[in-house]
Amino acid sequence: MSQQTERVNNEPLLTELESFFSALADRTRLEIVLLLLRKEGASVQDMVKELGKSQSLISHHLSCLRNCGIVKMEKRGKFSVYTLNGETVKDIMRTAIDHVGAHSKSILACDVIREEGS
Amino acid sequence: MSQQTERVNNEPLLTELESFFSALADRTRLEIVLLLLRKEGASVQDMVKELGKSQSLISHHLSCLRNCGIVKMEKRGKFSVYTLNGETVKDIMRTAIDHVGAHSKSILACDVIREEGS
DNA sequence: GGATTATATGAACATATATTCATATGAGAA
DNA sequence: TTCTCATATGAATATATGTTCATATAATCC
Repeated sequence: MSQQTERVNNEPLLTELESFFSALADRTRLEIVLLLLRKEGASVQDMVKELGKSQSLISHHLSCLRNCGIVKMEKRGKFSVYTLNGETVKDIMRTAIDHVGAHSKSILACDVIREEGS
Repeated sequence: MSQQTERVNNEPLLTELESFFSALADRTRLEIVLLLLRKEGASVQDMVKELGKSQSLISHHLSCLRNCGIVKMEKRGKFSVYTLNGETVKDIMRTAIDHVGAHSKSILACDVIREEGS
């Protein structure tokens, strides 16, 4: 019970953070986010051309990023123009880029991505 | 070719960011990180008791967090004491908590975590 | 020494998820 | 209207990954 009181109720926060970081934990979605970090505003076709992936794939991932509050979308004629959703996302990306720069060796060996050599 | 030159070579950065965010994209690992955000330094047994999960599970996840440069470990007798690895991790966590707080509705509907209602 | 405690890790399995394919919607052009 | 172009999305599949179980290592205590 004392253990229980000391334990913080993080249920909704945990779900939100898991969702948020999951959205950033994919190579294709990261490519999209980095692209939007360079150029403010891009259509689906822009991303298809720049990233060399299928329109279906890009749209699926944009749907994920949009639902997770990482990008926002604005209809312009028949185009959908996507931008990063606010400064916090940019802050996190910049800080994360700094962090991995300072720890690249250990991170590249991380077994979430690939098993260490046999 | 002009397309090629405009395209930034992000290969290692992408792999590192994917690895980093993947490490944070799991509920159990987030529980560990949030715990270490509250109390500086915790042994595996501390986490087992506080989080109510098996020792094996905690150790597996700590291995991941350690490899990805999110936590660091210090042997103290037969205990392994874990702490967050630097201020950048704390910054990212705090900014992410702010962000999801400002977007909780859309994030809770994110289909990375669960399908939207039929 | 043996026993106990603390931690790490390999293997197996069940589930989650990224990608592809097919197709639907919707806007603008002819 | 009909024909493209731009985008979104459901279904299917292959792969990735979280969890459990069993066990190994290593330190401390008796």
